[in-house]
Amino acid sequence: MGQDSSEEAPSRPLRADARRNVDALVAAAKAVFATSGVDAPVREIAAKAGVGLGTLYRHFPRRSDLVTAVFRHEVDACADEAPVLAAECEPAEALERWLYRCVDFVATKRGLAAALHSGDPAFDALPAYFERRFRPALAALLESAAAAGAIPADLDAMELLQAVSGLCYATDADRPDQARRMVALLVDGLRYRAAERPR
Amino acid sequence: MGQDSSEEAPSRPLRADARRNVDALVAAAKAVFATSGVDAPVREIAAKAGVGLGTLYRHFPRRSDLVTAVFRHEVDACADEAPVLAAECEPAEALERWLYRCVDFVATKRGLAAALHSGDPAFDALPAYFERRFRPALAALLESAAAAGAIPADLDAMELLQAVSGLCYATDADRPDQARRMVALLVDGLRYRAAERPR
DNA sequence: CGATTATATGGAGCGCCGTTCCGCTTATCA
DNA sequence: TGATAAGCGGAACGGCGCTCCATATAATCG
Repeated sequence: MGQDSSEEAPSRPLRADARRNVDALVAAAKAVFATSGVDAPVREIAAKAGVGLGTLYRHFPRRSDLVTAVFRHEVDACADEAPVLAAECEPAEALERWLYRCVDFVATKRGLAAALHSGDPAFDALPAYFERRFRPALAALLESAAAAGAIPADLDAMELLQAVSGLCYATDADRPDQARRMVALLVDGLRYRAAERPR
Repeated sequence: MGQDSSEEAPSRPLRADARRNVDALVAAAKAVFATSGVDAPVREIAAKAGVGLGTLYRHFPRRSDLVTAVFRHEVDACADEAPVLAAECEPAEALERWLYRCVDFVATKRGLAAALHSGDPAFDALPAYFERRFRPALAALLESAAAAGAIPADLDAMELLQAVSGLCYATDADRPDQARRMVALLVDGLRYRAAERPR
């Protein structure tokens, strides 16, 4: 699917060195965010990328733009796995496994969920992108599982998605299985309802 | 249960002016947090209380101590409702209703959950206090419900608590019923398991 | 009621943060 | 190759949490 950078207008091509620096910055940011969290100092990222602060701010006028850039890559990677799982598993199984995949996604990117809900208007575009990629992915999985009678059909995809995100966010970083257990509990809740109120 | 203030050691009584300043600081912090959120500058609180920074830091060595002080009584109020509900409802019903009560609590104090899980070691004292008050409250409810066979017995209270907190946190502020629906789903997950694997 | 002393105070100052600004460098192209 | 626009680095700025200590004052005692 479209991995265009989606923020560079086609106005003019970047100069070669600029292009190189942008890539280095995104790579450095991804690494630093993974190590030190999204609150890591901007200077650290610039240093790791081997560029000056001016360069960083030329390409990412705000700190949050860097976060957004990294976030989009990860979102794409995760969303694209949904159809893969759907093709190789039973519907309910695919649903559960993709949710686990989301757990890993959020867990390793701790603080991203925090940014999403920080109320900071700088991140306003982020939930929209998240929703645009994830909602269809999950909706397809839910539909299949509902058609198979494994879960009820009245569940809103975004609602479940936000729940999973919250579950991961609230979970201890040093107990990675905890979030999975809670998600499993959520899915069992769906199964309970499917059994109680079969179509 | 012990509602000692837990930071005034009984070593010596505070001097009169100090006592007055502590009260002024807590009142100012409560007002400022409500207006500008928990991330409001410390200086703003000190100014509103009419004291110097040194005074503020003497009584609340870390910013989070102020946050803790302000929210402490809210936590107590919520925790103290657990035994009340336990006395007037069926075990599973009491559990579910108290979790809803937690939802309301977290929903109104949005920034607090963020602070709790910010990963910032400065807020380490906060989760400790929440755990001290909430874990026993919830553990009692879980035990009763498990004894009645309504839910399985192998659930960790803190784990469930964190899950609920995360659910509330991830939820849209303008859709207050969403978190309740997700908590209900979680509880149904417990019912499912009790039915599948009765003791 | 002073005098004494432990206690409390206030705010300048420190180091770190995100962000801005601008003189210098360099890729690009006729 | 020289002109020019695009890009670059890092000093500097204001704001933050927090520390430090000279000063002020409530409590205590003769």
